Amino acid sequence: MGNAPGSLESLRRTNRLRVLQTVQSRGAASRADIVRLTGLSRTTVSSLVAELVSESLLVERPDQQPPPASPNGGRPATLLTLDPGAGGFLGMHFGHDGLRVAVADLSCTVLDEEQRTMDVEEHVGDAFGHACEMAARLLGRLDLAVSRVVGLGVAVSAPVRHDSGAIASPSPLKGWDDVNVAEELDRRLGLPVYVGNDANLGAVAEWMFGAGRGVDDFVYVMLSDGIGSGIMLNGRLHLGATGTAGELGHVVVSPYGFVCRCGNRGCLETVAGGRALTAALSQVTGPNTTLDDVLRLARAGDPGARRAVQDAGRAVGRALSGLCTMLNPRLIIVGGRTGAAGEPLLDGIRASLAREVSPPVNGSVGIVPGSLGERAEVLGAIALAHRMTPAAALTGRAGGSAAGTGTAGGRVI
Amino acid sequence: MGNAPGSLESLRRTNRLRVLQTVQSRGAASRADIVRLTGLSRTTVSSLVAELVSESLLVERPDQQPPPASPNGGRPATLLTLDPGAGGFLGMHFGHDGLRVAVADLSCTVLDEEQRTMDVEEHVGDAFGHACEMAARLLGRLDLAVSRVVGLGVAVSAPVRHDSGAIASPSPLKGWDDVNVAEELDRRLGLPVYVGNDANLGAVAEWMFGAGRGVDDFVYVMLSDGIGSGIMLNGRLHLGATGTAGELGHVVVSPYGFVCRCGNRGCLETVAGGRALTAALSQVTGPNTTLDDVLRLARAGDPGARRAVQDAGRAVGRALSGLCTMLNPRLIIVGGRTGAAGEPLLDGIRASLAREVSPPVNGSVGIVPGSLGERAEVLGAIALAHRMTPAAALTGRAGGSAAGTGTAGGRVI
DNA sequence: GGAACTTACGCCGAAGAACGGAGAAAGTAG
DNA sequence: CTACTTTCTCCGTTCTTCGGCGTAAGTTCC
Repeated sequence: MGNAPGSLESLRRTNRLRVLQTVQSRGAASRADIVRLTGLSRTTVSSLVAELVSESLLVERPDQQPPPASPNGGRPATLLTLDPGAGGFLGMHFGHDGLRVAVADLSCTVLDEEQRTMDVEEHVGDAFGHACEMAARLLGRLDLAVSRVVGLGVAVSAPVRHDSGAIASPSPLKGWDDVNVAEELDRRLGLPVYVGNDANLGAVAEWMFGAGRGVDDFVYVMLSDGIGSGIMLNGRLHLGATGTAGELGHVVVSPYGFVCRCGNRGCLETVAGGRALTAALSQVTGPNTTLDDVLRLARAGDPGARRAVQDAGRAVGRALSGLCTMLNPRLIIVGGRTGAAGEPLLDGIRASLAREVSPPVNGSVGIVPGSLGERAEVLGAIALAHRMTPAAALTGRAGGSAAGTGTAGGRVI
Repeated sequence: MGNAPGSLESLRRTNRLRVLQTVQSRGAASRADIVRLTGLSRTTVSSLVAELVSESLLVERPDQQPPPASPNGGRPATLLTLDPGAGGFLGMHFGHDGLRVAVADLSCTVLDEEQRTMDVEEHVGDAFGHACEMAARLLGRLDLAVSRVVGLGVAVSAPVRHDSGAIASPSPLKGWDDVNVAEELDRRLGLPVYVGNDANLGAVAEWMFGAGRGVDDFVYVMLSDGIGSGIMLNGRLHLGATGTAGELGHVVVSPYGFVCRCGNRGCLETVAGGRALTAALSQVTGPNTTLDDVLRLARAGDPGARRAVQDAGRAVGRALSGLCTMLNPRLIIVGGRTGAAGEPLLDGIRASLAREVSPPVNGSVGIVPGSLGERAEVLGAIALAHRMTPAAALTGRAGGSAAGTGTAGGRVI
């Protein structure tokens, strides 16, 4: 068979893929654009495009906007785009207090999304049911058959085991211990499913769509009730030996502090997690204060709330300082609900880093807020499906994504 | 030109390289072996091998050992090896108290090496001069012309700037601030020079030849007078945004401890560096104790020395704990002179990690001593030259590695 | 409105690369 | 000496990319 890398057929497959990726990354491109971007010859591109069009992976868009209308005349290019009917990606996010579903086309442009608040922890089965309903509704609105969806990405607010794809136990999502999300959703939808941790996928999302575009080494910090992070190195997500890298919430910052649910003492989460923030303010605001209350107060300028947020930032900075010294990242992106608190938080982080990281390294790392807000995780789930899919499903098209796909579809990023 | 990836010529170049790498990794291989290992067809391999032999990159070794002598007869294979005369790599290491030079053939087998103790810091120029002399002597013994050396790797016990390749300033090597090692050695030898930090190259060496073989995510910790580390992630060395990643010695472990030369306070180096170890024992052993004295005592079983070493290990473990939680590496390799202290040191590290890293993550990381000892850095330098070279020098052979090579040869790994 | 120009695109034959079949080479087993 | 096995090379076929040339479809200038 000609599957071996190094064969002629594999060369053509590679070039097909490069054409597809070029179109995908630009949204729309003419054959001439593709020539310029790939370095392939006009005639090769022409032939590859013809093939792809005949397989209805690409479509011509004669109507489309005039591409800047070439400087001094010439025949206008006919733009090509991915065939919207050729398929799409689904993304889901299961968080502590709700779920979110989104649909994107093959070029990862989000077409529609839905959000729903519910108690995800109590009723695992219901959560899956609702997510599937929402997905079906979205696909219906877009007139896209389920069988055309080439992949489903799922973000879960819990560590995902590298080997099995199951949720680690004990999990921060109560009731989700050892649940195999990939198998479950594959069974219900018959799609290849890819599961990832929410902080990791937030990092991927910021890298593809947000504040991390064009940056290949950064750390995405997700501050909400829990604290997690995603580490992007050399343009790849770093998962670690067992797939649980990035557990920023369990970096020790206070060796004789509170005992943490992980069994250690003084983890960052006990100092800067949601519970710590509300506890810090509880003498002022009462025992039933929620994290969102604290954040609302801080945004409104309440000095106590701002102080609490800033102190949390300081602790986060201490937890990050060793990592910055060791990894020397270009950027730290701060997201999550607490992350939206903005300047007081970022100032706290910057202050700690300035104290504990050597000046040249500290000077080379930027601290910025994430730009995707609460949507980061779903978008990351879609990006995950996108990154796991292309080679197999867009080029080979061997069998059917229709029947079964086996259970083995599930893999972490 | 046919340089573009995706062209036919590039395909052939790729396949040539695969053939070369196959021979290289096995030391010797027949054409039939190459067929089995690469998946290319017999006839393609035959043609590629003929080409490579005619360029005297490969040689036939009809004499060579009988390859297990095929199970039931058949024409015996003629083995191929890299042509020993085709070239080689040079490696150099400039440490605080001496330098080391080694020569390897194209398959990275070390053929010969020399070591010399001297004050590298005082006389920078002399250090270069001696290194070049040693290199010339080694090449002479092996009857290898300088013009056949395809690359020179250099390990320096100081941070190397990512952009310029110059030594960072202030540098732990006195007198080396802003020295551009690559330019200097290129000028003297007319070779492509690649410069790297010693801890980083130690990591590369352990990965290629030592305790890190087959492991793609590990941290190499180098404990000597100074403390550094090299971080191998996904089979690539992680350098960071400005090329100074891995500065383990400047991770803060004691916020109100001694001020460090980097300007911060309580860096690991102030607690576990050579000076800290000797100071800890100075009341017992006198003011002129050296690091090697302490290590000798510890090896001999002196309780005080062992205690000091173990405490240093504890501090190292604290500095590493956050990194382990965040990166979840598979392995930590401990090298350097203090690293040779063995169990008391490793026990200290393990104790701290057990305290500060969550059990599942802690359980998945191994702590082992390096297996290359004082040779790690030179070997890493050779590995660096090897990794930076192949595609250009072994396949293209366009111009001359003879004249000039310009100054642009110098690049970090 | 028409000529000149520019750019985009497709067809054709050429050059190059890998592959499969047939056959020669070089051993072992009986 | 014969049968057998494995290695390796030569030849013709197939596949892919590439450059040249011709055509299509606009803009600019007069």
